Amino acid sequence: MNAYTEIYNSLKEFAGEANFSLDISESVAHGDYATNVAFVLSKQKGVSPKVCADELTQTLKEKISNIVNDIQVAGPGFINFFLRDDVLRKENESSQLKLVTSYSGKNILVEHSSPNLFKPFSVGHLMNNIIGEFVARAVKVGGANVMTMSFPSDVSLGIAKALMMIERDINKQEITIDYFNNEQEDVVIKYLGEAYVRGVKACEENEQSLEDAKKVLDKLYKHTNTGGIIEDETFYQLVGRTRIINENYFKKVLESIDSKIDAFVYESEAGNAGLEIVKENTGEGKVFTESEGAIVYIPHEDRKDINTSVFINSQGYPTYEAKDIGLITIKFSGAFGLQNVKDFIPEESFFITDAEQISHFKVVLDAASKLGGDWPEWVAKSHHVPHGRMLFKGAKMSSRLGGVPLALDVIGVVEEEVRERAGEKIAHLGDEEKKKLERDIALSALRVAVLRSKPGININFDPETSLSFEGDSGPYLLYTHARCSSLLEKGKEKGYEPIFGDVASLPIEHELVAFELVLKDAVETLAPQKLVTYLFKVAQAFNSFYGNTQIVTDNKEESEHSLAIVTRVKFVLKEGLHVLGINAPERM
RNA sequence: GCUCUCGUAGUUCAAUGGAUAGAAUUCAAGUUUGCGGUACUUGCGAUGCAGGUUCGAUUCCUGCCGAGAGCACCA
Repeated sequence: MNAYTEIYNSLKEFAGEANFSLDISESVAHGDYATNVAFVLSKQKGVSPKVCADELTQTLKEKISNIVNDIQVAGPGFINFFLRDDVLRKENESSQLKLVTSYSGKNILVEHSSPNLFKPFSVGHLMNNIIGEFVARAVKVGGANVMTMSFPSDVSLGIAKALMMIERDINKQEITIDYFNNEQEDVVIKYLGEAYVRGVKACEENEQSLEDAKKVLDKLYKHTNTGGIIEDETFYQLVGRTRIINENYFKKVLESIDSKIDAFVYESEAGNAGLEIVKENTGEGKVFTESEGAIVYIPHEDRKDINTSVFINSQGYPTYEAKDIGLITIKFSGAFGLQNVKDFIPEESFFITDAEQISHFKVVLDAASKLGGDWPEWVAKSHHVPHGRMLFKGAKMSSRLGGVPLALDVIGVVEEEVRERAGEKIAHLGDEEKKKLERDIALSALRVAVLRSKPGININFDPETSLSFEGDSGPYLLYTHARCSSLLEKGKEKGYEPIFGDVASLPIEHELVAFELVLKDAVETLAPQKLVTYLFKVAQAFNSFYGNTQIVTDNKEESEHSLAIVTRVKFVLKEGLHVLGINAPERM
């Protein structure tokens, strides 16, 4: 049992059912932990918080003298706990993370980074990936059995427009279907992306193209709805082949930003499932209603925050709403058929999307909760995590990135920035190592820029200012981590071991002891900004310590104590950054 | 119009109803004959407005002002 739990339990004996808190103190003067229990109890007892706190402190001092050095009453009635140095050190010696959280032992599904096939990976996806990767890693470090899932869009008017252009090319004999089997992947990807743009443009320019695209969409729906009955052999092959190419490309992009998706569920699959469920539940006294040829859901009039929405359109196709109904069934019935993860039944399901979809999911979940059977339970287990947008400022970004910026282009701009600043220092590295390092640093800058704020708000992004590499930034944390590595290296050369000595504790040690608690809180509330703020505090406290203390000297005992601190700092940074999706290199 | 977010230093962001509202950046002044200066130290500077709830409000409630997003066959 750690010191926090021991203190908490002994407070609970006094507080009983009352709701109190035991927090990490904000400053050294306030000790390591602080509680407001006296405020809570003073009401029941009818005495002032201060008197109540004094009484409590007397009893507590005897009871937990084995872990606290001092207990002080401060301000209007706060009780501050100061840990004993030996307790502090014992906790800072740990180099293993064993968090017990509300996720521990549970199967948890995290859906994020859902691509639109044919459309390249944009900054919108990058934003989604940064939040999603955090959620996935957070619940994992919280002890969950995690699976990540992506929900690619494979049936939409946009995709039909692209397929229409490809069909035209085939008819004009400019390419053949074999092109997709034989040509190099990056060439094909380029072609597919251009087909999408050409298709959209063609439909803007003339009505006939739009009509054609709708016919292709019809064909696409028939194809997917019937499970691929071959009506048009070429079209069937085209759809299948382009899907695989786009999916592989998507996986490659994810890999290049240190992210991984375990399973795919296609929108077409979910559409089929949703269509059936919605139809079964349409009619008098049922959940869905026919209206103007479409099938809609009309929320209860108490729900002023959501509106009537179409689930099946008048052509009989499922809309995004019905597809999400279908997706919920697929998720909870463990029907990831082909992905060899059949027995994975999630106990919680998180899905990450842009904040503009908040009301959409409110409607879907409200409708789903009315479906009876397992549905209310599934809805209770479904958690929408909305995120804001990445907005761009600054000349460099806007000149390089017209229109909708691509994720890899944004990363490229940041990598350029890295080269400009670190050019000479990393000149001695091999090409491959240099590339990897530039990518790590660029990603750390981007991920921290996003994750230092609450999810859900827009991020203002300017690589020249807001994405400074100094101060509160990803590279600053990486740099501090690399500095730790280099110090440990130096200690090793001298033959020193990292061992805490018997000297008065330093501020950095009090900062470090909070790691597990902060991480647990950040994980349970899915609040990356709490972790980021803490990592900055640790890095600053450490750099300050480094600034006025020589770590490795001829004094063995002192050096070994300092090295023990360095070891813990490195561990905290490495593990903390990992949860944020950031790889911390040993050198930079 | 209805609904939902959000208004904190010049700027970008923090703060389970708690103590003197924290950082970074900008600006000003400093630190190294020492291990990585992408560092460290000091200073200037903020809760949109008006009420309410209570021991205590940036946080909760009401109104106003301001910004963004969503509102029927797109995803």
